[in-house]
Amino acid sequence: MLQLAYIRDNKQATIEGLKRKYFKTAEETVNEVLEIDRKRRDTQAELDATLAKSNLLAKEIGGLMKEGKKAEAEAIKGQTADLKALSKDLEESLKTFESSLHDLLLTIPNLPHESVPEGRTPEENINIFEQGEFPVLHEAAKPHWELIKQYDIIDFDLGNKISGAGFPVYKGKGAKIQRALINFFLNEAEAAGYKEVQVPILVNAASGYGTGQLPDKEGQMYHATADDLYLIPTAEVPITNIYRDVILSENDLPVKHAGYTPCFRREAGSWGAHVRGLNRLHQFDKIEIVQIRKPEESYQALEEMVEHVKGLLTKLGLPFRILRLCGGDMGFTSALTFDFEVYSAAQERWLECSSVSNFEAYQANRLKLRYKVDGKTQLLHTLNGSALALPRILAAILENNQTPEGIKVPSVLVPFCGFDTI
RNA sequence: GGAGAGAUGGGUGAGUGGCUGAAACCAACAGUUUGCUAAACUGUCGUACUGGAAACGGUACCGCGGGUUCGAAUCCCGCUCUCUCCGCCA
Repeated sequence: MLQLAYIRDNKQATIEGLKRKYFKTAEETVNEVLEIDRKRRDTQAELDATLAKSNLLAKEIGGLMKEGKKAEAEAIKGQTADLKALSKDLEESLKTFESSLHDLLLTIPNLPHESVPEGRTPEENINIFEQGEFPVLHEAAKPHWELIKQYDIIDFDLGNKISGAGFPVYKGKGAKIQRALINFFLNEAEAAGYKEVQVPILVNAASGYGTGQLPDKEGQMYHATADDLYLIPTAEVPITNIYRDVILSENDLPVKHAGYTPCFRREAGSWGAHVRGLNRLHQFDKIEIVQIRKPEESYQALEEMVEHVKGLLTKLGLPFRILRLCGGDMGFTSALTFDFEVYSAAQERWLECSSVSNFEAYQANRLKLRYKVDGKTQLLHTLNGSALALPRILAAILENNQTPEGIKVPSVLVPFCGFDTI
């Protein structure tokens, strides 16, 4: 969440930033925040003064009791009742102000970086990079949802039977190529300096709030209500939350982690003809990279992560483009996001396969993730990116690499899966 | 699931009503000494809110929430979590 002090000192910039993110009630909400904050501080000042008086009297009484001056002590006791009543009242209203302030702050998205383009819809994202030729497919080329049946490598009907729509069963070479992709991505991440972690895929509500999925995306996560745990929509949640309530020292930085996890998304209300096959799933596999950086280094780190993802797609030989997301299309918690889209030749469509973001101090503020500089504690910046999400990469490989004789496996994967053709 | 124990600062751990935001030790950081390393010595060493240009103050926090009291880490109640043993189990 945004820092109160920042909003106080930069009211106009905050409002303008929120508008660029198409936050509807920018002006109204910021004013409300400042108003409640004012009341809160006044109340706190009054409460502190009251408590200070009480503390002083209590000390006096203590001293008198020791000296055996009971009568004098009793006399002072009489004065404390009013203070006590007053401080109780003040405390109550302070709590009210604090919680409404907190609730309000939770509803405010992060502010966009200055380089974020103006715009509201995905059409207004800016294409900043494109690489690779569109493959020329043979006459009988098919979209991946037909290829997977032809080669019997992914079975949606079986998944439907076991779980429901959007839970595919990978079989034989389909399963092995998944495993190959996971190993390839993890190895690449390790080579780039990311320490591998294996994390829980069910998380508590505090973790959901820490990275901002809650309360914003409550309905997007599967919720195991019996134990009040959420299935993660991305490894970002458990990996970043490793550092919740942590104060790092300067030599711990930078933190770079990579982790493979399944991801679960309810995708309520987002199904249609364009989300056939692997294009959208309730459960999918993803390798996530996460960085925790000093504020002054975070944009350099973002660049580094973009380069890493570029490298993966290049090695897989897939045509892709990079979009700089506009303010209206960016995520709730992000300050700057680059989306990677891979070209899936039979569908003749770009498919989002990675999203790399800098959250600046937004998540860190919720997480209370800080470090010490010159004796002062300061919020860190968090970043993450998919490197990569599997299903759409697999869709593109299947479609782009299909030939009448079979599907060519990218050569970098062959050592991992042990075959070069499906 | 049954029984028991516990939750204090980065760690270990003392503290059963006021002089305790909290002993001691360890770790960490800075300095002194020193051919190097090590050791020794000295100092610093929680977080948040709030007032202040700053210096420096105020308040809160010893798992969480209530209560008793002039005063609570310390007493009472509720909750959560952790650990140990037994049972079950990948």
